[in-house]
Amino acid sequence: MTEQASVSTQQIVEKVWLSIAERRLRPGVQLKEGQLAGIFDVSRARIRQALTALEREGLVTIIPNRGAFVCQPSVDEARDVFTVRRSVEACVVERIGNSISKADVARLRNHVALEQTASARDATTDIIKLSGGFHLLLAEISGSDFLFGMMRDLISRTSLITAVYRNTARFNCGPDEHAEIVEEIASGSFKKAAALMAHHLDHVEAELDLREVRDISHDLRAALA
Amino acid sequence: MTEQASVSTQQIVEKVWLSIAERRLRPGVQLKEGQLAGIFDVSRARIRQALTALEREGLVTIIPNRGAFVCQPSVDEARDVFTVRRSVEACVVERIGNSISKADVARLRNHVALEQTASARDATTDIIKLSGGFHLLLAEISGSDFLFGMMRDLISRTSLITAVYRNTARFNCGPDEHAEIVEEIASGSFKKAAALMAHHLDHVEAELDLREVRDISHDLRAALA
DNA sequence: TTCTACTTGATTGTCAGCAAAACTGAATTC
DNA sequence: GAATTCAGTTTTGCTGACAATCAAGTAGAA
Repeated sequence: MTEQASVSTQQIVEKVWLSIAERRLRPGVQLKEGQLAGIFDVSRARIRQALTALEREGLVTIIPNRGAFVCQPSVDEARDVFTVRRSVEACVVERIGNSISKADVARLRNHVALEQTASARDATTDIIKLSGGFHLLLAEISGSDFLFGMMRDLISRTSLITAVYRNTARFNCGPDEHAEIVEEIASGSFKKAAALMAHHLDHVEAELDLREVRDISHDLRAALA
Repeated sequence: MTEQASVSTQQIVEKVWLSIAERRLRPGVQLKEGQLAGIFDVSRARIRQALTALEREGLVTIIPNRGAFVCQPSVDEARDVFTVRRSVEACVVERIGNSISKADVARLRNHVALEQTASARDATTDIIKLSGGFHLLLAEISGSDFLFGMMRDLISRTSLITAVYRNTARFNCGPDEHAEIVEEIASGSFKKAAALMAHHLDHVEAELDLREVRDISHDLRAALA
């Protein structure tokens, strides 16, 4: 009972992802295996797994014999991510139109409610998790493992892009637009839901700032604490 | 000199990928780590790396504590892959329109030539590699690492889908349609190139037998119920 | 026979230690 | 003064061994 199981790979991935999304880990910072192993108190092998997972999601670049570094997405790549996201999310909404249950609508409404409370409380960490989670929930409801995995990657990448390029203090993936989308889905207007989704993504992209990347924080331990 | 370097992870990935694409490894087959380690004469750690890479590309499913199995994509997922591919490839062609050099056109023409000779010789292995390689080359020329990685995944998934669902004997991602696309790009007609690409992908998808249910066991179970 | 519990064989998951590669900084040379 | 060489240190990459887990096959009782 006092013996606690060690941290899972997924937990490490989420923790690092959150640190990146909250800008505590800046692009270019090296994520040293030994250091992370010490912080999470696990073996380097598990850290290595987590780092490869983060590489898959586009958050980290692994250079052979050099190490893992937080990615520094270019402006062009940021645009590409949004372009592809618009397509994939449209596909998701379309697939949802084929088969959606009352329970699914309830889950969506519940999720949006969570987002609204988090937004009201200015709980930054929750806001970041939940706003990505909304899009991921849509992908899950679509029933396609492929689209789900796709969205998972795209959301991670978007989180990084937002962390790097947003200039407004507040997060812009607001719960209000999510709520509108859910209501259109609930009423069966999937075409309109898709249009709202496209507009929502446009809105998020439009609020990005395209200035140069700022300096780098080397305080890995403090960022993850 | 007699000392030969061990097989790289990438080589293992490619070898397994090819075996799946050539239908020598059927969906559902378990890829045991020890077995593969013996075949390639490397440690299990490297096999594990290769398997996680194959999982990322959608060719393999890893079930914790169970092992890695060749994926069995559903008809719906196959359709999703093609839908997303059409969007991403359109994005690629558009990005190519921004910056393409004479050297790039030469590379494309050269690649198509290789495809044509392979096709004439009925060199199945080369045909599979090269037909995917054409689309990958386009992504590379687009200059976007993100689109390149995206296409890499989508091509792998398409290879698996083709291996499972194609009914014609010959491979349908023919060099002729590739040649037409290259010529449109060479002449600067990127809109037309994008249209040809869309048509090309429609053509590839149309030659798949996406009606039939390939899950034998599922059919058997349903029949006996 | 049929169901359950157990044993066994095989496979995956994890770890600590070693080898190889890359960075750092000072001394050396032009 | 600038570039280069060369140990010393740090970090990554890899291997083999051990522990945990699962599937299948076996024996025993109802």
